[in-house]
Amino acid sequence: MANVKPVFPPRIPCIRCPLRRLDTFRDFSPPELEFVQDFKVAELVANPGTSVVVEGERHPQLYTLLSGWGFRYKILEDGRRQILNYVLPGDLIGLQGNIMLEMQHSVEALTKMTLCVFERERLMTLYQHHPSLAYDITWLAAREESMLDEHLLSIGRRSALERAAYLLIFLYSRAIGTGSLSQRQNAPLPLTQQHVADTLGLSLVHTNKTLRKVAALGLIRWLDRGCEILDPPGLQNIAQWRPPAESKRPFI
Amino acid sequence: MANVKPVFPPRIPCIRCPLRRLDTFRDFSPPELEFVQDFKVAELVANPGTSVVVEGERHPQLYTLLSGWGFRYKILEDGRRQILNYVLPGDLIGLQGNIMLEMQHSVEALTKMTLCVFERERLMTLYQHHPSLAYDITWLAAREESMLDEHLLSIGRRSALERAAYLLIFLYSRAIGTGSLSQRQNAPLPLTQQHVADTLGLSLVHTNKTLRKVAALGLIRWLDRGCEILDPPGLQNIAQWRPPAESKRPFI
DNA sequence: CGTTGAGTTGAGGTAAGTCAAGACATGTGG
DNA sequence: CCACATGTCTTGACTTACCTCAACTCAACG
Repeated sequence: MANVKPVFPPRIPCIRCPLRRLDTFRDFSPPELEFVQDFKVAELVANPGTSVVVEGERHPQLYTLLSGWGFRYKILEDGRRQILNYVLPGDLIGLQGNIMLEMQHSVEALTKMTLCVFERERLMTLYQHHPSLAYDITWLAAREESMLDEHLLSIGRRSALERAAYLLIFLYSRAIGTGSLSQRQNAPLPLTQQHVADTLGLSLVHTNKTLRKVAALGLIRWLDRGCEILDPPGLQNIAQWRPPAESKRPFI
Repeated sequence: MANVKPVFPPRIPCIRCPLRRLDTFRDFSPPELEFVQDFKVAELVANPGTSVVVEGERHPQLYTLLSGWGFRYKILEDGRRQILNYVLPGDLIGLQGNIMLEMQHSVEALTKMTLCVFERERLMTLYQHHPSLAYDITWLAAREESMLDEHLLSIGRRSALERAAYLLIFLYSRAIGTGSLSQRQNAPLPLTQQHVADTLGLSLVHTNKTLRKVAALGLIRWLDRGCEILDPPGLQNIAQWRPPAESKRPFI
């Protein structure tokens, strides 16, 4: 983990947390904010391609992604890889490590990521003194479960074209919600076709052919290491999927 | 829901809850037990084939499965069905309904099920006064997530034979842990091949041919509406999967 | 100016889907 | 009791979606 650099003390105080400025996220009450500020022990920067969490290892820490993109994945003994979900700002990383002894999946940075670091030991204190934050953690876990349900439906029952459309519109709508694309107009999703293949459960070659079909329909444009979304409603129609109507969501 | 019958008042007091007798589950402290007893407002019996929870509907209640088997699933507009996971005793049902406005999946009874019914409104009270139970709910959500991760890996990257082996040994080990098979020696998993197909993301015909291969290897025997597990280690080897080493787990 | 990683394309193979028909058990109404 | 319908499992024949192998382009980088 040569490219994972912890930063002490945290540079961004929670009161000036960039996520708090987005409509997507709910506000903390003053005591909650105070607690979270104290709960946060450091910041971490991970460069693209580096692992923040490794399957089979113990993890004494919990993270919230502040900025950047990452993904969770598992691999079989012979190397086959399945990407389980993507991690975007506001997402909690490593909760499973508190429940199981060892992490059951890995997390890798797709772009440069900034993370808030929390100590696992103090999680119980959070549950004891801030029930609303405890409920938020459950909320986040249930939301992750809901996304995984949708992915399962997708891999299990959608065709390659539908799967690709679903993944792209799914990522696009999450990116919009977390301000992860807004820098410039039509900024691309930061993926390679290998990532798409490993998410959809397809081979790289067939993924390429499928993405070219989606592009031929005028719905996307594939760039060097990314995907520009041209027609969100078109993708929704092919995928038979609408983004969930989320009101303000919590984060820690 | 003609076959879903609520029972008031609950017939089984929590202190004599059959799940508490199993090694798999942790004990409640006396105050926890008292709270849960009060939290439980009714019991529900659902016959095979009936729905306890329906995608798209609002759900003011939360359930814990006391006995029997069920499954969670989603369907696409054109009817394609994906089974997401199975529900076994001790599992919480309907948590997502508390987070999202509407349920994002349905739950159907595979065998006759008995459920404990809790009121959603009082969930906040639980979080406020019983942090340990709140943590348990998070624990259950994270465990569900972990199972879904494994299913995704399976559907995305395992071959049909490996997938079938994985599903069967997965269900078998869960069933053993919850005492859902122990009545008689080698009791079968209560599934049809259609359920297996909809879980694995395969067609019914191909599922049948795959299951016959697994049976030809001497690992299972397929009965009328169920699957008898003959060689758990053999299934584990094909699936490249070991059941997680769980110590005592919580339930509500 | 080779090397590397990402994307592209074609040819041929195989796993899985679809269609169709039949066996068998169970249940039901006449 | 029979006649008939229904659900589950089974099998064969054919089609197709996806996979593997292999080669090539192109840009970025030292």
